Amino acid sequence: MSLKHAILGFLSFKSLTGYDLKKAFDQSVQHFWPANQSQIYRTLSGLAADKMVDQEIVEREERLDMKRYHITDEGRAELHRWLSTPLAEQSDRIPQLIQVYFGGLLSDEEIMGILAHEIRNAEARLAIYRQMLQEFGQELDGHEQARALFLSLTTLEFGLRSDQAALDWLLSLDERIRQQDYKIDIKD
Amino acid sequence: MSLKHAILGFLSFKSLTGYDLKKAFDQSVQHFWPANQSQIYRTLSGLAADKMVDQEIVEREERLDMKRYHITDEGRAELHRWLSTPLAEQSDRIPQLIQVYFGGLLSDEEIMGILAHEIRNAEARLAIYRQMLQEFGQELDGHEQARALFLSLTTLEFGLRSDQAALDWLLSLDERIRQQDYKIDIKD
DNA sequence: CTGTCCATGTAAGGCGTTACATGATTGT
DNA sequence: ACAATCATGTAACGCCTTACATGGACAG
Repeated sequence: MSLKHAILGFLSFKSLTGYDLKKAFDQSVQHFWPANQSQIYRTLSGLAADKMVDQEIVEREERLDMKRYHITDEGRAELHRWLSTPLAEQSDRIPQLIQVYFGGLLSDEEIMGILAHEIRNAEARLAIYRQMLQEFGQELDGHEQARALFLSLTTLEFGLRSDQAALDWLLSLDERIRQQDYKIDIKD
Repeated sequence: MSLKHAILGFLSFKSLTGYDLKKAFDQSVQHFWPANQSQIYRTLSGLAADKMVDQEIVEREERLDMKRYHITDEGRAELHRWLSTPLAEQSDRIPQLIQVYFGGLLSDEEIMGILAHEIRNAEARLAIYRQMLQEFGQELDGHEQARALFLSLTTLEFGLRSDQAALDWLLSLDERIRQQDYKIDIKD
């Protein structure tokens, strides 16, 4: 379970509230690890029960109490252990490929409608990755934590490359359907 | 929920038992939609309750009864509806990217250990896809259902392309860490 | 005689989503 | 006046995984 570890990761930089964590996720790893609010709060309770984090209750006159979470030594140790341990292979479920797999049941127009939708989505994601890299990539030069920042940013490169690969496939598939040219490309 | 629809997809070709379905998954869509046994049986019960499939009880002297499932007209209609409807975007969770994102907390050796593991996995998957395409790709020529077969096989191309993109990224990342060359490539 | 294949399920638990609930402060 | 932001949670439901349970047939 990586949500736990992603939370520990953020808390290793800085102590945060559940609300802050939600923002941190949305602004950074959301494209490969979306986290919703209720899940974050539940996981934080679990981490506190496991002594991976400490809860600091911040009282604020007038407003409701706030809980700030701090990573413990045990939490840091667990984070490091997890980060440095190779993960078991997990295949993601890609429902779009089920649609293509059984595409024999659809007309050309229907399949191409599906493909057009996926093409638009892939292009939109590519635009977002490009924009984010443009935005944050400049901070790299002469940054005192260049290595750490680089490693965070390179996850966007992964997004770029894999969505580009998906887009290439979609376009090539669309073209072959259009041409009724049912051949497989194996490029080594 | 696509498991339901993948099951309907297989049943649209041929009536099968739960056991047969498990084998069908393992031999075809397993790389982008793994399904385990208990899940298949439960989903089949649900589909039967929804009148998407009919249960035929096959009695066999000596051996236990067998249940063979047949898709209904309603099931076919639902399958067609789902196959032809664009899906909402869903971002997959990629725990490996969390490891890289927080890689600043690891040593070069530790990160490269993780990368080496992922490189081996990607290469193994590529080999499997190549072998499957070699094996089944030849059936395409002059096949009476060339279009349907092509659409099924092209999902392997997707696997090939996306794992190749992942592998390229892993190798490039490994090289940049080795060189301590923390720069981002944007290739448009 | 041991293991693998055929064949069907139940139980329990984890992870994730959506909806619901509350309430003050800040910006338009 | 109304919406968005700050801030924290609960409840219910769905999907998936793992482990458990049963039992005959067949191959080495």
